[in-house]
Amino acid sequence: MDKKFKPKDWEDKIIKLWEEKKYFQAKVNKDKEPFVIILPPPNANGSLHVGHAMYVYEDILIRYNKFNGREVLWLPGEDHAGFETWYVFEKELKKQGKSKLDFDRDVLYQMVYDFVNEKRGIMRNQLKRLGFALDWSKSKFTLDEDIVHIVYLTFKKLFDQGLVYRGLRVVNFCVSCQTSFSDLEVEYQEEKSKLWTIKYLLSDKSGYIAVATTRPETMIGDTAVAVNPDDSRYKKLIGKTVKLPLVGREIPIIADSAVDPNFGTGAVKVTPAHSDVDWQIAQRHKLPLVQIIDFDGRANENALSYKGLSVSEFRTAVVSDLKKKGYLISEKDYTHRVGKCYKCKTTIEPLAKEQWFVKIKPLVDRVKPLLEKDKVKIYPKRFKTQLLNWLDKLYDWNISRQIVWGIRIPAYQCQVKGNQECQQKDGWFVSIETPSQCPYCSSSDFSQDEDTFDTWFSSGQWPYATLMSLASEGKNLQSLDEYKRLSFFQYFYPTTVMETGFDILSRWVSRMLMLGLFSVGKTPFYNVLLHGLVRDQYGQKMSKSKGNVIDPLELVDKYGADALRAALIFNTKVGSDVNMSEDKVVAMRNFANKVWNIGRFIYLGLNNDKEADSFETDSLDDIVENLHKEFQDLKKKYSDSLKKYNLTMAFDLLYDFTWHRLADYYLEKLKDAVWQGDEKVLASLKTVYLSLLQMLNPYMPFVTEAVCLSIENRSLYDID
RNA sequence: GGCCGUUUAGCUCAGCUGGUUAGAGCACCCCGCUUACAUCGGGGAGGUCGGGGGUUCGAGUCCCUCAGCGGCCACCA
Repeated sequence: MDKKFKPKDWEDKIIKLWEEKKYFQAKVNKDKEPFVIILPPPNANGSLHVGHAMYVYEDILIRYNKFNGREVLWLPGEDHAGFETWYVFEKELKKQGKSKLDFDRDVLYQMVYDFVNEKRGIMRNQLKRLGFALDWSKSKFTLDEDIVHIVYLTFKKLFDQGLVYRGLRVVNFCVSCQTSFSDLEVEYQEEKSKLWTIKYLLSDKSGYIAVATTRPETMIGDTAVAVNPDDSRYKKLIGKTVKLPLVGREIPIIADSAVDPNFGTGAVKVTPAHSDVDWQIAQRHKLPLVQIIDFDGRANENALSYKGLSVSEFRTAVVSDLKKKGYLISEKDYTHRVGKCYKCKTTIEPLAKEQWFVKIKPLVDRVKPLLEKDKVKIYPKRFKTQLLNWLDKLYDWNISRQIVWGIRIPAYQCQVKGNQECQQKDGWFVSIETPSQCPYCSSSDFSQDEDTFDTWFSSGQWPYATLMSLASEGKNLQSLDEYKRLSFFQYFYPTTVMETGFDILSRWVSRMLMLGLFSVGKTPFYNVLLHGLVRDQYGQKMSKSKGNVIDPLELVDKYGADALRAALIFNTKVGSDVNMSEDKVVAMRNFANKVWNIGRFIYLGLNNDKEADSFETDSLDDIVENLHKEFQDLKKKYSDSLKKYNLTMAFDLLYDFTWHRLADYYLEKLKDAVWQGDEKVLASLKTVYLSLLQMLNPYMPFVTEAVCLSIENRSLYDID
C-alpha cells in the first residue's frame, strides 16, 4: 500500500468494478424492501456544474440503504429541458451568425437533438466520475419515445376529464424569446417608474374621472374605467361613459370589487388585452378586448398613429400627447415590481393568447391532504408550510410553449366550421397516435398545434413515466392503468425519497405530486428532501461575471471525488445553502488520506511477521473493550442521524470518531500491540475498521473501497 | 404588505428533543520529519453564542420584543 491515497490510481478501476459487479442494478426482489430515488434529471444542455454535485445527498442515501439490505434503485436520466435548452442553443446559433429563421422546424429539432445528445454523453461520464451509484442500465431521457407516449396518455386523460382546456387568456409573454410562460417562471424585479394620473372626460361633459396608471400606453386599448362599488366618490358615475383621451372611443364606467379604493385615485383604467387583472374584470362585465401591442412587442394597427413603436417609445409618445392635450394631471415617481423573463430579463408583456391550461384546483385538492397528514414528509419541515402556501395560490397552469424544442402537443384542430360537435371544443381534439380524421366530424382537414409542452409538464411526470416505461420494457400500452398493473411498477412506485433543490419546490415538486396523484392515484414519493444552493467560500452566489465559479470536475481531478463530495457535506446543514471552498476540499482530501492510512497501519500490522512479545494484556483488553463500546455508540448515533436525513451530523460524527478517537487515541494506545502483531487486537481493529468503512463509504466511496480492496481483496459490498 | 430563514472563535459554519469547563474546518502561535499518515503528530491562543426582556433549578438551545443580513410569496393599477 502506498503512503498516500492516490485517487487517480483507483477511481476508474473502482467505477468499473461497481459496473461489472452490478451492485446497483435493481431488480424486483420480493424478499427485500425497495429503496428508490429518481435522479432529478439534469438539463442536457451543458456540463455538470457544482450544483449537480449535490446529487451526493442521494448517493449517500442509496449506498447507506444498500448496506442496510434494501433493494436500492437510483434511476438516472436527462431532461431535454425545453426552453432552457432552446435558450442555450439559440445563443450558440447566434455565435455562429445564424438564426432559427434560417431552418425549418424539423431541421432545427434535429440540430438541437444532436446538440443535446452530445451533452448527455458528457454528463453521464461526469456523473460516473463523481462516484454516483446510479443504475445506468435503466437510464431514461425525457424525449424517449416510450416516455413521450406516457406524457401523451397523461395529457389525454387530463383532456378527457376536462382538466386541461384550451383558453384565450392573458398570458406572460416574452417578446424577445417569443414564447409564453407559466406564472411560476416570471421573475419580478423592482423598477423605478412613474405613476401617471390621467383625466378621462365624461361623455355628458359633466366633468372627468381621474385614473392612475403605471402603463399609460395601454390606455389606447382601454374598454372601461372601473371603480369600487362601495366608493361613495364615484357611485353616481357608475353606468356613465367617458371619452377615451387621444382615441375618442366611448367606454363605460363600471363597478368591480377588485378595485382598491385606497390606491391612486380609486379609479382604474381597464385594458383587458394587456393585464390579467383587467382581463378578469372584463370577463365579469363582458367587456370587449382591444389588443394594441403585438407579440413582437410593438404597437399594432389598433394603436392608431403609434403603430410600429416599441413599448417604451409608445409610452413616451402617449405621455407626451396626453401632456400636450391637457389630459395629464400628474406624474409621480413610483417604484413597483415588474415581471421579467427569468432567462433573458426582458419585461414580460401580458398578452391575450390561446393556450392549453391545466386546471389546478382539482389537482391541488388531492395533494394538500397528503402534506397536511404527513403522508408525504418534507425535510426540512419549514418547506411544508411554504409548499402549502403556494398550492393555495396557484392559478391554472399554462403548458403551451412557442418553441420547437420539446414534446409537441398532441392536440389537433379540425378546420371544418359549422359542425356542432366540432364547435363545442372549437374543433380541438387530442390524439395519442397521429390521427387520420377528426373524431367529431370525420373530416381529414385538421392540423396539429405548433406548440410544445412546458418542460415541467413532462418532468412533472418523471417518477411514474420512467418507472412505467421500464416496467413495460419500452412497449407502448393503451392506458396508464395498464402500466400501473405491471409488477415492476408496483414494486418500485411510489419512490422513497425525492431529493432536490428547494428552488424548484413549486415548479417541480408540486407538479410531480399533482400529476402523480392524478395519473397513478398514488403519491410519487413518500419523502421530499431539499438542499440549498452551492455558494463560494464567502457565501456569494457563483457567477461567471464574478469569476467565482467552481468546476466540480476540476476539483475531482485535483483532489479526488471523495474530497469534493465530503466538502459538500462537512459542517453544513441540510436544506441551507452550502459554502464551497478549495480549502474545504483540501481538508477532506486530507481526511480521505487519514482513512487510508489507518487501513495501511492495520494492514502493515497484519502482515508483520515479527514475534509477539509478552504484554500487559489486561490493560489492552480494557482499551479494546472501550473501543468497541464507543464504536457501537457511534453506530447508533450514525443511523439515528441518517434516519432523520441529517446527513451532515452522521458524517461529522464519523469524521470525529475516525480521526480524533480511532486514529489519535486508540491507535496510539494500541500501537505497540499492532507492531507486535497481537492477533486479538488486530482482529478487533479490523472488525471495527471495516465496519467503519461501510459507514464512510456513502460519503467517500473511493478511498473506502480502495482500502478494503487492498486489505481484504474484495469490495465493501461483498462484506456482510 | 405577508411568510420563512439567518445573526455562535479572525474567516466559513455545526450544535438533534434545554443539562457537566460551547465545537469543527481553515487561518494563527510554539514544539516535533518518532517504523500508518508532515495531506502528519503534540501543545496553545482566540467566543459576555446580534441587543433587550421573560420561562426554568438550569438556555446558544423555549417564549416575547427590537435590529442587521438573506430568501420566497402578493393582481394595489
